[in-house]
Amino acid sequence: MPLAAEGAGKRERLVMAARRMIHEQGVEKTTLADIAAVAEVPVGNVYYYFKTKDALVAAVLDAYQNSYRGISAELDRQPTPQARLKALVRVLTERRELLTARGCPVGSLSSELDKRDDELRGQGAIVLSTLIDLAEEQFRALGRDDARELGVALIAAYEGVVLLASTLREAGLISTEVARLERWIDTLAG
Amino acid sequence: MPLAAEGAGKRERLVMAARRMIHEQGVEKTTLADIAAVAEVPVGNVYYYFKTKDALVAAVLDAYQNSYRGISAELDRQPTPQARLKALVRVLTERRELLTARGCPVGSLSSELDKRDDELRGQGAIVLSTLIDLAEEQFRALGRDDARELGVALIAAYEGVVLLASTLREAGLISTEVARLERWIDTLAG
Amino acid sequence: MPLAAEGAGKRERLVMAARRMIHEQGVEKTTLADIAAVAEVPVGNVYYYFKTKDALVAAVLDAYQNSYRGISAELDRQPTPQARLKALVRVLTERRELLTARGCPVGSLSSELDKRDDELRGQGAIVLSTLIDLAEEQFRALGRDDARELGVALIAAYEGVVLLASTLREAGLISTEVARLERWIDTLAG
Amino acid sequence: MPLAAEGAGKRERLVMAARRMIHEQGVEKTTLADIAAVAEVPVGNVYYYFKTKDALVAAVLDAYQNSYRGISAELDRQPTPQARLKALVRVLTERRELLTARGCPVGSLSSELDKRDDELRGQGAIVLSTLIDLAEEQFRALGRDDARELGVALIAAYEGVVLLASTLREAGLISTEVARLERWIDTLAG
DNA sequence: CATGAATGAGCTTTCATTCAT
DNA sequence: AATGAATGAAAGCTCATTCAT
Repeated sequence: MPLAAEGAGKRERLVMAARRMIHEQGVEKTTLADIAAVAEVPVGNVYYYFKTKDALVAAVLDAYQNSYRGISAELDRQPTPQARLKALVRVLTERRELLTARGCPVGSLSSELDKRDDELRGQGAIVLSTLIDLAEEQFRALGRDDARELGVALIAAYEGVVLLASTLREAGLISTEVARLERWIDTLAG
Repeated sequence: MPLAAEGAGKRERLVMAARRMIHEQGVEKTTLADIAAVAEVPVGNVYYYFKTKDALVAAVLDAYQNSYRGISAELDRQPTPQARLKALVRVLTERRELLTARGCPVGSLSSELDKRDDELRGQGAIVLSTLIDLAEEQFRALGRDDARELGVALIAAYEGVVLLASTLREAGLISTEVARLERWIDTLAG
Repeated sequence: MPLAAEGAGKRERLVMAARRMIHEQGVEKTTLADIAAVAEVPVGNVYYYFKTKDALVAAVLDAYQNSYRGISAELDRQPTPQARLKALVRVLTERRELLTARGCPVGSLSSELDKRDDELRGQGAIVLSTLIDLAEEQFRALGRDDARELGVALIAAYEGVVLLASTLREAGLISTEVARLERWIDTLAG
Repeated sequence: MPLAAEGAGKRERLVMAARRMIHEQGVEKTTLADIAAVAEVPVGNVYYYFKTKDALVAAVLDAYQNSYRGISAELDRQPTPQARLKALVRVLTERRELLTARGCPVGSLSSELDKRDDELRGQGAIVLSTLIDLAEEQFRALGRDDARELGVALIAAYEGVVLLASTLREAGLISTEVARLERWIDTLAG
């Protein structure tokens, strides 16, 4: 019986469960009981791993950041900056059904946290910055002086269209916008 | 003491208060007591005007739609489609401090409602659709076959950059993106 | 415009509406708003006719008593005491569907009022006593010394079987018991 | 300090408290705060044991059914069906003061539940049926073909006279009716 | 007499957090 | 480390009653 491993497993399970439930229901509507149930961890035990609900939310943000670092590694296998940008944008299309159903996990979470007045306020930044940086790098590699601006524009287009698709319940909006973005990327000097 | 006006005034005050508090705190974190306090109406009295909290939220959505209809009228005073699009985009810059502080009122509200499973789910659509239609019309007036696609792209860019600006707390993101969008509009055939 | 008549009409309508709603939902679950709506009287206006909700309930009890006095008059058209008792019992079978659906209006109201600690406590007595007296008279006319006891027994059997029929949702219980009671009445000396 | 016993004890205490308060005040007038106070349990804690107030009411019904099963066992110690019927009827006289004060706990509860439109509607049946069955068995043991009818009649007489006694505040009605029923039982073939 | 509006006390229910073991 | 149970503050909502006109 790997004790420590079991503990780590529980912690991980809790973060995954929180990630899923918060994506589906939002932070406020998701109770610790919900999360504990999904993670199959007794409610009282959650507090051994996380001092407060907020700490668990913070852990979810960390988890997202790690995910995006993983994406970064994948992108590096692409030969050109354009290919990397298009690959970045294309991961969208793959998940478009989920995104249309419940919005962007990071975007909607950030949006919710932006309304708060506590330490969590604006903590979505640690994740979204990573994404923007990722795009910015590629634009810079393309020799653009406005790389940061374009990085912001790309991620903004992503977050914006997912919000629209989710609200209008039209997954097609995502496909169309992704195609548009890919064409735009192709027009960039390289 | 205007009789009817007082009643109508209260209803209006409640909607305005709800609008403000929901923008600042989100639907879930905003209590009826919060709203009632801001509107200077006794809590119990809220229910004379709105059967449930949800009904009040729905009224807020209606209020936004009416606001946007007002914008539509303003835009009509612009001479060309391009001018109208740029005017649309420019209202953003004016409010950028507020948007950076608390996000787009409609966007964040829609984002929150998208997580729900009740009648309010997706009700942000009635407002966002109005906005998209507004943009689409102008693109169509410019003779674009992809008017709808461009309308979606424009509003998505707007919602997206406000989300980023709000999360990163950088009002500058909005100014930069708006400038970029204006330049883009200028490049369109007219 | 018969002013007084209109007023009387409203009062009557309120009592009828209260009677119906209280039979259907019980005193506690029936709101003044419910009653006012059925009676088509503005809520605020109810208080012109009845000082409190309890006063309206008291008026309902009075109405029931008057109804039962009406029944008394009808019974007098029967030739013999037995015929009168059987007629009394037979009015049950006629309304058995309603009774099975919502219980005896007087019985269930009395039952509810018996739980109270205010002036309404036990006020069902004014109605139920009338009923018992009605039966008792007939038994006395039959020369029974135990007329009161039999009167109580008859009304108890009535109230009891309606309660059972209503709870078990078996209208048949009423028919069967009524037949049994009629046979019993026939066996009495006369 | 018995661990499991303490939890079970609380649940039981809550049911007993609910039983008592509901008998005294009715379901609608009895608040969870009332029940919690009597059971000496914090209000919030009630929801650890019962998901809703209705669930607690359902538990009270179950408790009554178990009580009546206990009575059934006691009756079995009587030698003849008549003796069992009379024993059944006699438990009434013993509690007549309480019954006169607040009505039959099961009867008045059933009466109140019959007015509802939810899952609790008619749930008094599970208890009253048990009682009827108990009587029916004895009548059948006496060789009566109309055992069911007589069982219903006996329980109806019981419920009815308790209602009358409670409303008229005459405990004597119960004694008299019980005596009458005992005499009637004696006349039955056996 | 009539009435829409107002009021506030009170109810059920939820939930993050804590605690005893 | 683990956990069922406990806690209490706060939420949304209802409603008899009152009031201004």
